[in-house]
Amino acid sequence: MGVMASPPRSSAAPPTRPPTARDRARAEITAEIMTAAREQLAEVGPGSLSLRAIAREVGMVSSAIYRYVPSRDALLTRLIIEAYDAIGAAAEDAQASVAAASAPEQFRAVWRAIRAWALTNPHQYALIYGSPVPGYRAPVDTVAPATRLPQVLLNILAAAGADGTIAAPPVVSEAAQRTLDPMVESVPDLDADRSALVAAITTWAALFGAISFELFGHIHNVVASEPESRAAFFDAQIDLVARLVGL
Amino acid sequence: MGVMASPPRSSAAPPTRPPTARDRARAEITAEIMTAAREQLAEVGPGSLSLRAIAREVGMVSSAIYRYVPSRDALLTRLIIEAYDAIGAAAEDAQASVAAASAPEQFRAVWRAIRAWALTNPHQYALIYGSPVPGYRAPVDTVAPATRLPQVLLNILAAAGADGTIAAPPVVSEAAQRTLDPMVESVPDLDADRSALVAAITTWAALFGAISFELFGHIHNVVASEPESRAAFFDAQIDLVARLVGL
DNA sequence: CACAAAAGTGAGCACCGCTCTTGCTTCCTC
DNA sequence: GAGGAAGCAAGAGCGGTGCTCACTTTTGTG
Repeated sequence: MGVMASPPRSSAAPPTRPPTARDRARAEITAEIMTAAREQLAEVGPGSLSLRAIAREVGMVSSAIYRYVPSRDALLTRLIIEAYDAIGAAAEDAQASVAAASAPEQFRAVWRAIRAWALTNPHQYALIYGSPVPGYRAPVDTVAPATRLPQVLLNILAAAGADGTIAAPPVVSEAAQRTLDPMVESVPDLDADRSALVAAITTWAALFGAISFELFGHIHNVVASEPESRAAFFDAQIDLVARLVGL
Repeated sequence: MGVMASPPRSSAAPPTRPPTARDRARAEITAEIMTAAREQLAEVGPGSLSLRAIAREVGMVSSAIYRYVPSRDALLTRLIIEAYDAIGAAAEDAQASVAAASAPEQFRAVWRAIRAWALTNPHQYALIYGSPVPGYRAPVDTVAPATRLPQVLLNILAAAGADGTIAAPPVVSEAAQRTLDPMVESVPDLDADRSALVAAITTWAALFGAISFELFGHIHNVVASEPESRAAFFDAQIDLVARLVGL
């Protein structure tokens, strides 16, 4: 506890110490817990996720789970990070698979992939884009994974802006442009003009609104419920919203 | 239990029987319960809403609450209906207060009012536009109140379409237009063309996406967090999205 | 006034998150 | 290699939840 009491090697930096058998067991059990947690999340949703049920599933007594997970909220945080990473990866993959296509086509492909991911992982989607769980406050660890998806969209728009694909860049008020100060400061190489950024964020929120409406039942009895209808409707929404950024 | 066993007056239809003292007491206590529920919802959010806590607040033993509310889910349904009505009324009031203004100005006023309501009632907002609560399925009673808000928007757009205010009506694919069959059938006097309807629904989802993003923290560190900045940013989003419907 | 319906009570069930004590095993360090 | 520290599993337990049930009390009415 005293100042300079601890030798350097015992401090926070782990000098590639070989993993012991216990370490491997711990990693394995932790993975088992996370798998069970993912399964339960997929079945019952975030609100009903139960540490006790997870413990039962991995054959543990309920209190033992706390050796691996500090709390239910911490588990949820892990799942949130996983979900952000998964949806971000889905967007990145979609973009990579059409990297040669035009910007509007990339935009469409990426948003279709995002919607597809949301439809196949509704509870994970709700976890990150639904209402925050009761007393939950997003820790810092989630911001980096949460950035992956919007980054893909920004990349597409930036490329389109650079090669002149964007026809009519939108115009927004000076006041609205100034509101992006925190973003422009935190993202180093952000040379897009701010009107385009406001429009980009608007499309981002708009299409997540569309996905949320579909997933949360707000277009029930409004849009035909067959999968093809829903897909066609979302395609139309993509095209409409794409105009906001001039695509 | 036998067929024709019960005399007509005892059947389901209440023939304007004057309310007894007990009826009034029941209505009063029910109102007390709903008030306590609203307060608790505003404080802790839908997920943590507790019947026992509500019972404590109104000075009841926990089991007595079930004489007035059949279950927690039923209470939530009531609160959902109230929330739909409240946000719908906010939209209607805003529209009524600017009924003489132009369609774009009405559009702005209504959406500003919706956002304002959401900011002052975040938990009620999350209740209806966030992720649905765990095992919850929206009963039929909620659809009518849920219609009030979109109806306001449709009215504005229909009026703008009728008097020629809408400059460039958007075009969407035939396939997307056909997806609106259920809506056109269920809403009797809906003479808007379907492209405009698709665009209208898109703006609807888009701006709720914007509000949800703000409320659920997705533009944290992106848009400056001062209330005036957020308002200016939302105004810009309104204007951008309004173009989708040609306003 | 008597009686039935409604309202209120308290115990109890099964579940939850989480804590703490108690043994046991594994690992690290002399 | 021995000893001690650290990690791990187990079980009991606390206070909370939704909800049910048998029971008593209140209350309106024929």
